Amino acid sequence: MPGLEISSEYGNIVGLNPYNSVDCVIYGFDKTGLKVLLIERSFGNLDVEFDDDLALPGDLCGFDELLDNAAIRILYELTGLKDIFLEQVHTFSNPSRVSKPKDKIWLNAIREVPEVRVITTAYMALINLEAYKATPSGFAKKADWHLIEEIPTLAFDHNEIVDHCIKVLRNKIYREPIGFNLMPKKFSLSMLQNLYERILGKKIDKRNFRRKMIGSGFLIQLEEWQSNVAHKPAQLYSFDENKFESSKIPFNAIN
Amino acid sequence: MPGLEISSEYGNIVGLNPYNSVDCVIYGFDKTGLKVLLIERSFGNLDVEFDDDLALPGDLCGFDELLDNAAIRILYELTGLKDIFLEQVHTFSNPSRVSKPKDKIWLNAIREVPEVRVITTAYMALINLEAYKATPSGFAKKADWHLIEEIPTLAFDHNEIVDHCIKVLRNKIYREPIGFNLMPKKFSLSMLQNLYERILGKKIDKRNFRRKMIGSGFLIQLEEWQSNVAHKPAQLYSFDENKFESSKIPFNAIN
DNA sequence: ATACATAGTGTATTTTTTACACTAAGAAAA
DNA sequence: TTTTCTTAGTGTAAAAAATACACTATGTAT
Repeated sequence: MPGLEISSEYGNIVGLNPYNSVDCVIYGFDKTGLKVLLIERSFGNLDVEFDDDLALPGDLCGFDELLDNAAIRILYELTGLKDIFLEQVHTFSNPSRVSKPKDKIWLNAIREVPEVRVITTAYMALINLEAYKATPSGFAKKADWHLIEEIPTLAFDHNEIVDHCIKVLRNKIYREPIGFNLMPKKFSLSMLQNLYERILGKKIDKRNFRRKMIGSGFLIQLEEWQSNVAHKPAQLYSFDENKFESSKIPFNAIN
Repeated sequence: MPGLEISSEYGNIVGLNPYNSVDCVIYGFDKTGLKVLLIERSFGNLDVEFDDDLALPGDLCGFDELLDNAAIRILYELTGLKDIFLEQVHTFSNPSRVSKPKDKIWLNAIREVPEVRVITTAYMALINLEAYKATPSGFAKKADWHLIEEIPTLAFDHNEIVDHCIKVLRNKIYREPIGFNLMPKKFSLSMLQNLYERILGKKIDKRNFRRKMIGSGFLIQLEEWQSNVAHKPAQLYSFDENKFESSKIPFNAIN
């Protein structure tokens, strides 16, 4: 395999490491809820098709490729998404990651060394659905968003990976203002509150939420309002990136 | 490499994966401070010796070995430590992880495929120094504790790994009562406070700290006191494991 | 007997969190 | 054009948590 050169916008990869992969858990948010980006795999030259064959975008990394870069490259190759901040979450190495017949067929169709145990490192990102468009390419036939409450059985151990990442997301949102990555440039406080409620899976008091968010200092109140909504239009806010960075420290510390 | 069988108390490993390793960052605490366990490497049959050649305990994982198990096995093989809760922290994949001449010599002496980029997954544990004794074995000539403030240049990217783990430790101690893993079975509140101050690198108010810790509910006040100390003996406490588990949730949440 | 070192204790003030219900503004329907 | 519907937006009082702060207690060593 070393010798095989793969070109992409993200550099040339000389040879794929058959033992290491990355998988990307991309969260997006719109009015219907919190979603994850899933691809449908093509089974190469095989004349096989499966219904509901969904997986996280992911693939082998290069022999000398930084995993962080592999995640960026592979996400781009499979979904066209780029300029996204991907954060490493966890590395999964269960030898029985490949147990479903579908997965074995797929690996045989697409991998040069299909039978080895692959260690995969999961990356996570939060993006604003309005600002990005996912278009399938590579071995991805489709690339679509799925509500986190309605994720079907996925390839390999991808359900486990998604579950783990959701836990990490829930934990993070208590401590860091990460929600803003999922918002459009301009948003109302109700949209933001809705996001928090979706991620945490519980109701939040409106007045307390607003006081806390405005008090946090990383919101900029715009002189703009919603229009053409069948109710009182909400004032729009945007997000102060400078204050964001400095607020990534824990909010509530001993002394 | 597949075919080579490695036996250990922690199972038989059939063949080592030359692309993946684990490294263990083991924290211990005693009255002199917060320490990390480091080994000194033996250079196999080579007649080479280096001064101050220190590294984290770590090695290649098996082809079909769960990384979690590899960490447990390798820590045991190199230091004799066992029954320690190791937690995965991060995976490091920098292609220039191996840049120092010493490291290249060592890899050539000990590895079958010394030249490939190795992806390493770091594990972290907190232990009570009094309860464990580290004894070097395998390619470890020595296994000693080093104050985190005095860690010299280590092998590979191990300084980066230690730095990252310390950040994770600092963050965790704000949110979880992890400090107890580092304490002996019976401890005084001053010892615990000293630990917190060492990890966080700052002074904490004594009365507030005590109120908070006792109020947390996971301390058991013993009817025992220190003896033979040249000052008023401190009352001893132990740690309520049951309450510990349930308190692993964030302390300070929205609603 | 005294010096020394660390243990152990309480309170007032400020800040943060929580619980809670009505009015405002626009679009849509009648 | 009035009414209805839907979501936006607002304040306060009470409780809980965080903070700042200084002296007495009890043992060993001299």
